[in-house]
Amino acid sequence: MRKLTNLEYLLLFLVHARPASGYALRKQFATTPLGYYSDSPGSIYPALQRLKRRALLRAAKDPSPTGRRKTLFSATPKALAELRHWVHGPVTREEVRYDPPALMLRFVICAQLFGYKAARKFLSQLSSPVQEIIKELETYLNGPGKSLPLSGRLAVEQGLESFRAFDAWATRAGQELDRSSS
Amino acid sequence: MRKLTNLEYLLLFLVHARPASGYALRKQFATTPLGYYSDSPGSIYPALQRLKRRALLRAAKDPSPTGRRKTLFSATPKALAELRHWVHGPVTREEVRYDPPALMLRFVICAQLFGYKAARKFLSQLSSPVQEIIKELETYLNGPGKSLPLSGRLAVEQGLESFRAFDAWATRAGQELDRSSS
DNA sequence: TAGAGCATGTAAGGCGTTACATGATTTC
DNA sequence: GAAATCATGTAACGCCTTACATGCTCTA
Repeated sequence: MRKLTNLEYLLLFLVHARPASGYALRKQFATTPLGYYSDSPGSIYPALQRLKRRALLRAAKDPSPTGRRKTLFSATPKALAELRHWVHGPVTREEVRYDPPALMLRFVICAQLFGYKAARKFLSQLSSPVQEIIKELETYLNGPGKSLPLSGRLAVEQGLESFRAFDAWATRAGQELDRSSS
Repeated sequence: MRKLTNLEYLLLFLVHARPASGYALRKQFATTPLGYYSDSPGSIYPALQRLKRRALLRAAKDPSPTGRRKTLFSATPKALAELRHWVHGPVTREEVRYDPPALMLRFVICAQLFGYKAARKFLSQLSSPVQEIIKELETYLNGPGKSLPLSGRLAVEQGLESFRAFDAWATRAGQELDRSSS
């Protein structure tokens, strides 16, 4: 069974939180930073169909007051299981390096579905791979990267700084979670 | 004519700087942060073929001392024109939002091929779209985002802080370019 | 002579992007 | 009556990912 995409996990989460139609989900994407994860109907409608085929979502004709046809999607128990499994998986260096948006999704879903302690644990899991990446880039800059032209060095430093910022955010986020739960 | 991918631009640049075989390029990806842009032979070899079909690269059998077969790629004049056109294009909010790696590539290529002044100009072009995104996220947080749960707010703030860090980097990079050219 | 590294590919499958297509229903 | 918006899709295309396949050449 193939892994789900970020968009699919997000849809699962949104629909689990509140059953919705494809159109309503699209609007949510269009009016919030969630839009980062999707742009077009060409990605979201097929994604919903795939989730339905997997029995993670159920589709129901909406008996809405107005005569408009609408398909309401709701989450099956399998959906919650899938989300739980996803957010509880380990945080790898690869994911931190190549897919930070997935981390943000996992963090939010973790916090919303499983509460403060789970979210706190998730954040603490980030630290080690982030540090690894930072060390890896620093080592490169102090070694073979010595011969880089200025622009190349600056580009690598941009990466470095973005991970440092991420680390600082994770620390602060942990503190805010602690504060808010006391 | 379709736009090229980040990987294709990068290959164009590397080969322009120094003719190389696919294998040599792969090794470069494997041993430097350039690896971010490519992982597998399954992406780089086909990319080289596509560039050859477009007459941006030329392939030559290498008469190397050792008997090993090797295909040396070198850049055609069209390649340099393509790179010039790419790096001189405008920096859009969309690109900043969804494809920072493309910005880094453009910056390095710009600096290497067209020098200090071009790179300086490129950096100054970044400021406005970055500020727009920052304002957009701040506005969201101070408006509809008020009702977000803590984890959601923190996630949006992560995005915000990453763009602030990017902005700070751009400023510093500009200063370092100035210093180094005096 | 066995294995590691050199060197180049192909094949299947899948998702996202872009564009197109359709029709119903409010609203002006 | 026209236009905006509600609402849901399909089709082509292309790239990436993963896995597989092939053979040569140094080195131990």
